[in-house]
Order: sequence, then structure tokens, then C-alpha cells
Amino acid sequence: MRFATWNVNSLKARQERVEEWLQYAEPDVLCIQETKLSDKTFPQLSFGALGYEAVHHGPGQWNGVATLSRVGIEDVSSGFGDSVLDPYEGDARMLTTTCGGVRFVNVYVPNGREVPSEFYDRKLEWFDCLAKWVDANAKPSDPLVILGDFNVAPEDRDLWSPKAFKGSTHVTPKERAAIARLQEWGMQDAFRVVYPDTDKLFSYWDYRRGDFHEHRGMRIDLVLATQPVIDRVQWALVDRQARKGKLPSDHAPVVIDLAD
DNA sequence: ATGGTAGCCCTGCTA
Repeated sequence: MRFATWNVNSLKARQERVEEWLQYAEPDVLCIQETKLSDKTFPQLSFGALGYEAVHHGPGQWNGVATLSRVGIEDVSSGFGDSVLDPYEGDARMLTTTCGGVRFVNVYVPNGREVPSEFYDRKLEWFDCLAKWVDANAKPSDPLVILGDFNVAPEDRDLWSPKAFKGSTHVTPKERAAIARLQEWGMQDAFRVVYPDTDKLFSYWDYRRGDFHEHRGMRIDLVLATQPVIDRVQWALVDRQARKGKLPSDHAPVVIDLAD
């Protein structure tokens, strides 16, 4: 089974490239973030024509998440549930599905904007809700994957320049502790299972200053998986090709291959 | 040197 996560920065602007990518990368499951679409304008039929079932959760204009699968989509839910007050209430940042026997939690973690700020505080609260949701809804022995745009670089080696990010979001100890908390619960960074010692493998590059071509990026698109999934990991890659050419997203897809 | 770009639907906001 091949699955992937990709922040497309507007599915409307990226539809052609996403369809092209599906055809050459052939993922069984694709988790998309930042569709910037409403459920009504989500192009269900276009993906159906390519052999993918799809579910979408989004208000339009901002954020929005979608999961595409050609190995079935079951047990669909969005957000943390009715009993939880979402710190980013109104946004669509989490979509949970079961595809091909694996539970996928597709997340678009809030950006946080600035440290300190009210948005940063609510980003940390959002992470707290996620950790509590995972604990209440899954066990470390379940085949579970939490993947998406985490808007956190787990370590300094996931940054082109730690100095350049001093004092900004994505790198603070509190954000990194939120990732560590999920790892302590029983999840591992699947990308690091394949690349334990390789630094500067980025998944995001700012559009500005020619950052992509100057290799100034960050690894903020993550795949966290429980042991039953980790045991099946065969290969992982960032498809940098998808960040090149005409009208790219500022993120590249992160792809994981599992043994069947 | 507090910059720069892209996408929203708008002339500023979000990333």
C-alpha cells in the first residue's frame, strides 16, 4: 500500500497538478490539506473518474482537508467530536477515515502565526485536543497513522537554518513537545525510520526569495504511525518534482510505501 | 535590510 500527504495550497488552483500527480505516483490513499474549498465545490467526480473515492471537510476560502482512496473509505469523521470545544472552531483541520485497514487521521495543524500570540496559544491547545482525542479513540497497538501539515519542524536538522527560525513558530520547545507527546503515546516518525541520519530533507519551501531553488526549506509535513504500521514501512520519499514547474504548491508530497 | 510570493476574493487577510 502506498499513501501520501500533500498540502496543495488551494485545490482549485492545483486541481490539474494533483490529478497529474495521482496518475504518475499512483497512491492508494492521498491526504490533502488546504483545499480552500467548500464541500459543495469539492470536485468529487473528477477524482471518481481517476478511480478514487473521496471525502472532503472544509468551509471554503481557508483550510479544508480531503482524503482520497482507491482501497475504500470507511468510518469517516471530522474534528475532535461534539464534546470538545475546538480552539479553531469553524475551521476544518482534521478528517479521520479507515482505508485499506489503516486508520488515517488527516491533519492541518494551525500555523500559529507568531510567538507570542493568541494564535500560537490556540495552536498548542489544538495539539492538546489532538493528543487527548488519540488517547480516547485509539490504542498504540492499532494500525493508526496521523499525517499531514503539522506546521512544526521536529528537530533543528529539519530546518535549512536553525538561526533563521529563532523566535518564530514551528520550532519552539512547546510545539516540539506536542509532537513528542504523540511519540511517547506510541507513534513514530515514519520518515525517520527510513532516513534516520539524513538532515535537511524538506517538504515545504516558502514561495519567496527563491527558497526552493536555494534549498531553504523545512520538514513540517509528517507521518506519525503506530508500531503495526511502522513494521510494514518499506520506503519513504519527498516528491520534490511536484514542487517544480508551473504553479506548484509551496509543499511537496510525502509518500510512504507499506508492505502488503 | 522586519524583506519576499501566492491564493483567497478582496483593496487586506492567511500562510
